[in-house]
This record gives sequence, C-alpha cells and structure tokens, in this order.
Amino acid sequence: DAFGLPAENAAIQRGVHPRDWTFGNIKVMKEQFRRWGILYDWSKEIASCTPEYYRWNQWLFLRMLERGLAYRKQAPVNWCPSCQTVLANEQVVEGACERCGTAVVQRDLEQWFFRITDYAERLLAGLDALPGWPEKVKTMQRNWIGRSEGAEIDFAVPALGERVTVFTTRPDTLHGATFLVLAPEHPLAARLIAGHPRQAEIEAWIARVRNSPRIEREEEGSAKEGRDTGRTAINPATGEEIPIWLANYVLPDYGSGAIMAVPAHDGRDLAFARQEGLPVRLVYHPDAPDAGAGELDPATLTEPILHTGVIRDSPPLDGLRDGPEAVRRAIAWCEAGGFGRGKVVYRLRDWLISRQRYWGTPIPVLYCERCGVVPVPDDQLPVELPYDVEFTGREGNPLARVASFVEATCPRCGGAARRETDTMDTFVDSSWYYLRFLSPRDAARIFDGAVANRWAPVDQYIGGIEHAILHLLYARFICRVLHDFGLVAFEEPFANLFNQGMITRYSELSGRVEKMSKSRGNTLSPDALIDEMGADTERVYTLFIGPPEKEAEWSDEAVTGAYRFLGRVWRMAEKLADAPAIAPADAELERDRHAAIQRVTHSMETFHFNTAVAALMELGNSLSRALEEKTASRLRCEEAFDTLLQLLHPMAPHVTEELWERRGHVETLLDTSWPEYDEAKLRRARISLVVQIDGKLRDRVEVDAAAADKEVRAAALASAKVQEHLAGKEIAKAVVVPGRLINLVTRRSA
RNA sequence: GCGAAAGUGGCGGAACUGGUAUACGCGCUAGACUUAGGAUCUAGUCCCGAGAAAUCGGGUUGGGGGUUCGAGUCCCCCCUUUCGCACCA
Repeated sequence: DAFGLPAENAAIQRGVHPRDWTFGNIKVMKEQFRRWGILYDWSKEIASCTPEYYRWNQWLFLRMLERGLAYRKQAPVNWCPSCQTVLANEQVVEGACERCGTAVVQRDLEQWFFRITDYAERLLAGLDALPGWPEKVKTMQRNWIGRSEGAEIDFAVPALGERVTVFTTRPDTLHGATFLVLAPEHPLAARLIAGHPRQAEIEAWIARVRNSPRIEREEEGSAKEGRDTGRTAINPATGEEIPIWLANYVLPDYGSGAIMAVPAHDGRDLAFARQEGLPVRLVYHPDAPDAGAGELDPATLTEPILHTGVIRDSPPLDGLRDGPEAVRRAIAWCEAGGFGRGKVVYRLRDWLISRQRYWGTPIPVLYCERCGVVPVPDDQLPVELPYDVEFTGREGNPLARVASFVEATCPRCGGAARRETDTMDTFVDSSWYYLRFLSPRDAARIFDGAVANRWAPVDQYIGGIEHAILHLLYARFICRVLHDFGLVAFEEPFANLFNQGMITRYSELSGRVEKMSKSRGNTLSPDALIDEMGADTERVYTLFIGPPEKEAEWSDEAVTGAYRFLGRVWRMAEKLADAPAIAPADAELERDRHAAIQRVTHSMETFHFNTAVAALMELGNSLSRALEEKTASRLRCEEAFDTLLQLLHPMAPHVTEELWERRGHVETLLDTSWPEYDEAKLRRARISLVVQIDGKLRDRVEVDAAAADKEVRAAALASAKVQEHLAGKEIAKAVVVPGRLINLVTRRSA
C-alpha cells in the first residue's frame, strides 16, 4: 500500500514527508524489480496515494453513505494522554505508549464504519463456492464471521419498567438461569445502579473496565470482575426474581451485550457464580449417574454439565435429551410465550475505517452547523491531502491543524463548515485496486465495468497468509457492494488463492532463524547478490529452495547450487559443436527431453517450481553426460539444449535469452511458444521391472513394455536370484502391476 | 482449551490416483587438472552387519497398532512442532 502508518512514522522520526518517502520507496522497488527481470506492464501502474486513485475511494464511500453502508458512531480508540494522540494497536506495548511509555487509555470518538455485518451471511455462504481457495483460509474466515444460532430472550426489570434482552445459544437451559450479567457498557447500566448505596464506587469501576484495552480484557485467564446492581429481573420460565450483575467478561458488542447466566451448564458462569456466591440450578441431569452418585448437588458442582443428560426441572421440556432438538423446542416455547425468538448473531463487527492520521484518503464529508453531516458533492472530488503539514507525533492528527484544509464552505447552505479530518483505513484502497488495474487511467469512473467483467475475477491471486482474514474479507465485501451497485457481474474477486510462505534467514542478533527483517538484522541485499551471482541465480535458487507455500530458510551456501547449474548450462553451449554427427543413444536423450517437458510443464502448472528446477537439472545432467561421452548426435544435443533453454527461460530469463541468441535463433525466446511433449516419445520398448517376493524387492528383470502377465511371470522366474529366494517356498499368487512390478506371494511348502 | 496443517538422510527437500523410499541440490569424502583455488570435472555418500572387492543379508519415512499381495501415502491411538482463534454467551 502506498498509504499507511510506516510512511507517517518515517515522517515523524526522520522528518521526511510521507509522500516523498513513499515515492522514493516505489522508485527503489521498481528498480529492484527491473534488476530481478520481473516483467510487469508498467502502463497499468497505479499508486493508491495519488488523487487520481483515492478520489475513487471517496466516490465509493459516498455511494456507500447514500445507501446506509457507511455510518458514524462512537467507538473507542487507544489514546495516549501524554502525546495527545491516537495509537494503533501495534503502537501499544504492554498497555503503554510505544514512544513515551505513558499508560494508554480508551477514549470514545465518533468514527466512520462500513456496514460489513449486513453482508455476513453472504460472505459466509460465498466461501462454499470457492473451490480454488485453501481450506485453511476459508476456515479462518468462517471463524472470524462466527455465525451462532440461538435465541433472544427478554427478561423484565419491574423496578425500571424496562426489559433486558439477552442472546443465548442454549435457550433450553433458561430454567437454570439464576442471574443476568450485563456488559458494564450496557445502555441500561447507569439506570440500574442509580441510587445504589455504592453507586460512585461502581461508576468508577465501570470507567476502569471501559478504559482497559480490549486486548487485555479478552486475554485468557484475566480475572472476572463484577458488581451487583442490586436490581432484579424476572426469569420468564420460572417467574423467579434473579439478580442483575455487571461484569467485564460480558462484551458490549457481541449478541446484545447481556447474557443469562446458567452456571450449572456453562464454565464461565459457574466460575463467576462460585466467586460471587451466586445460586446454581441444574436443568440437565446425567441420565445414568454412577452407582452411589445419586442426585447431583448443584451446591457442590465444580464442573459444568456440558452436552450430556436429560432435562428434568424445566416442565415444558422435561425428558428431552441435550441436543439440537431441545434447542428447537425451547425456541418454539419462548416464541409461544412471547418472551423470546430465534436469532442468529455474528462475531464479525462492522469495519472501522476511520484513522486519525494524515497519510490516507480523506473521508469526503463536511460538518456544517446548520446542515449537520454533509457529503462532499461528486464534482468536488477529490478532496486532496494538503502537502504542507507538520509532523510531531503529538496532539492528534496533523491534518486537523491545517486550517486551509479544515475550514470549508457548506455545499448546501454556503455557510462555514468544518471538513472531516479522519482518513480511511488503507484496506479500503486494497479492497478494489485489482479492478482499477484494468482501466487505470479512466478519469470518468472508478473503473470500466465492461472491461472488469471481461477480465475479472482475478484468476490467480497470490499473497501471504497474514491477509487471510482482513484484506481478503474486505475485498470480498466490497466486491459484493460493487455487484449490488451494478458495477460488476460477479461477487467473488479472486477465483484462486495461493498463500506463499515467507523467506526466513539465520539472524546473528538472535541466533535464530527468523522472518527476514531489518530489525532482526537478517536481511539479504538483493543488489549485492545480483552483483555477485546474477539475477538468474537468485531467481532459480528462490524457486528451488522448497515448495512455495511453505516458509523457506535462505541458505547462503545452497545458492551456489543454482549458480553452478547455470554455469554448466552456459558451458554446455560451447560443447554442442563437438557432438558427433551420428551416435548410438539418440533415442535416450530424446526421451529425456520429452520427459523434462512433461515434468516441468506439470510442475509449473501446480506451482511446484522446486521440482521443475530439479527436472531441468536432470535434463542438464543427461545432456552433459551425452556431450561428455559423445553418445548423442549433434542434432539431438542441440534440440535438447534448445528445449532446456525454453523450459528454463521463465526462471532464468537473462542467461537463456543470451544463449538462445548465440545459438543463432532470430526470434527471441520470449516470443517462442512453450514446448510440447509427445506421449509416444516417453515410452520405452523394453523396461526394467521390479520383482518382489512377499513384497520385498529381490531383483529387476528386463521385459518388453507390452509383455503379458504370463511373460512377466516367466521372466521373473527365470532370474537366479528369484529362484534362490523361492527355495522351499510355493507361489500362492502373483500380482502384476503393468509396467512396474511383479509381486510373488508365497506360502511355505509342506 | 478449540480448530487446522505438518513430522522422510548431516541439511533444503522428492515420491501423480497405495506399487523400486531418499529424485534434485547443499554439505561431506576421495581423486583429476592446477603455483593456488571458495573455479571446474570424475567417483562415492540413509543406517547396521559380512566381505579385499564386486556384492550379499537385514533395517529405516516421529512412536504404537490395523487394513492390504504391497503403506511415507489409507484407518485408529499416542508424541512433537508450526500456524490460526480464543471470556463469542
């Protein structure tokens, strides 16, 4: 991404403007790509930090705003009271500001969101129609969306004339709900504790919980803390009054931010009930208690009863076994009673796109005292980022201090208005950029829909596993939004997804093998390596190092293997002229050539580049041997060599193109078509066949490739070694695998 | 804790649907050419035992069990590692 936090940090730390820093990086990277011999169509180049690109982020935002898919609400941010600025999670180290060490607090700000939760069901269902995606990524997305089926149940709070709605996946345990727990952030919390003898203490506690970073609050083993509101609610199943508590283990933005606690059948509720001395009631009873165990005593229960037993103390459901049927019946019963209904909730939360930073797409809205929130009209796009900005890392967003940016005119009433200074999350840029590549200079629209429908979805998308959830989910979401706007005909942006592994290298600093990074001191300068051994060596070695989906350890020693291989290919060219006109082993070399085409083609298609390189090395070895021993004719050797160059070309374009020209070809290698192999040429007339006795390899015999089972058996039995091993045994049966082996199964003779 | 993936020589790794385990490369050993070589070429290199040698016998894909004529590959149990998620009601 051309936008992003690192650019802004560079500005703060080194005084370089984010724009200059970014374009400097782009320049360096393009030069590296060029040296590597990586071919891109640079006429399609885009940079998301240019107004030509980000104006369409703004356009997209406005369309989403019109349809209610973009909205504003209060949401907490990490706030450093000393720097007076918002921090990203990665800038918070153990609860403190990474720069000044001050304890970070949570602070509510009005922020912009995209309503991705509206698309939760479609995003989930769409995963089933993505056979080209790794199962692992799909599982991660499913868990992230986190669909849960259950019920909403209303609990009346007579003292307030209100009701609390809880979400539960286990409405069948309603009879066992002995108290309610609300998130401290719950809207009713303030009214519930109003007038409580220790109201002030509870309010202070609520403030503390709200202030603790969410990461900390969700940490495993962090203590459950709660306060009794002193109020009660009515359990609609039993008519009983049950206490209402507030506790930090209930999260405000999942379900309804309130739960019914069923300590007998939930571990967290049981732990909390024991801690606070709250009652426990069993609904499910183990149906075959161990002899002597008799009735379970709720008072002594130490482990919740999970997924076992029969409902006993819940009259309408008595006798039901734990399971989906019990849940279904419970929901029907709640609905009939008018105090509950079936409900599906998602773990997925709306996408917070606001960033209180300079280096991003300005969110195109204005705040007018008279008209309120006013979208910037399309004809005033793009809202451009000003260049002259001061970066201090303190006192919030630098953009907010640029008067010429903030002070604006309301497009509706012409009065004074204040411009929004939040910028967009960079994931907005990357959620549709693949479409912009197809018509990058189109000044009239976000992209050309006809072109997009012809070329997209992307056939093969490649990226690291770190994007498994956020980027890929956002891109899938925005694709559906664009589809619903009628801009594209498809809903899934990437038909096939491949996750490449990272390159790791030994670090002198830590003494361990780690992901390459500057801070770990284990980076390898591609320039130095290219200077020493050439771009082709680096390319071939990188492909050869291992399967691309796995992480691979860079070995400075092993690179020489690739270097030597290319050197051998180079020297072979000079030996071609010495090959004889006529030679005995032409057929063999020809077969190796066709086998190499087959293997390399197949390996490349399945992304097994390491085995493709191995197959090329083998062809190189057999040609090299033929040249050394003069066993193949010059014509065959030249053919084999040319094929080798063609197959090697994608991996080592520089050396092969050079050698190709020296061979006297006029057309460049890049313009030749991929070689094809002939099945017939792969076959041998006579083959070496393995003879097994009781599954153990005993000998190899040479037979006709087309030999019948009977002949194979005769050939096997003719072997002296086989006869030796058969001594004293009788053949019970013979299994022949055509072209491969014969297995003689014996039994001891009497 | 839940979920997923993976364990093969000294090392990176290969083995398409069950059919010659260890391809290819690194490293190592010996030799050749060399004033020299971190250049190049040749031969060897999973482990154990026997043999002067060619070779022969046995074993081996984290451990144990199973299916099969035959298992690195399929099934069950266990161990280890990596990754993802995690108070989600």
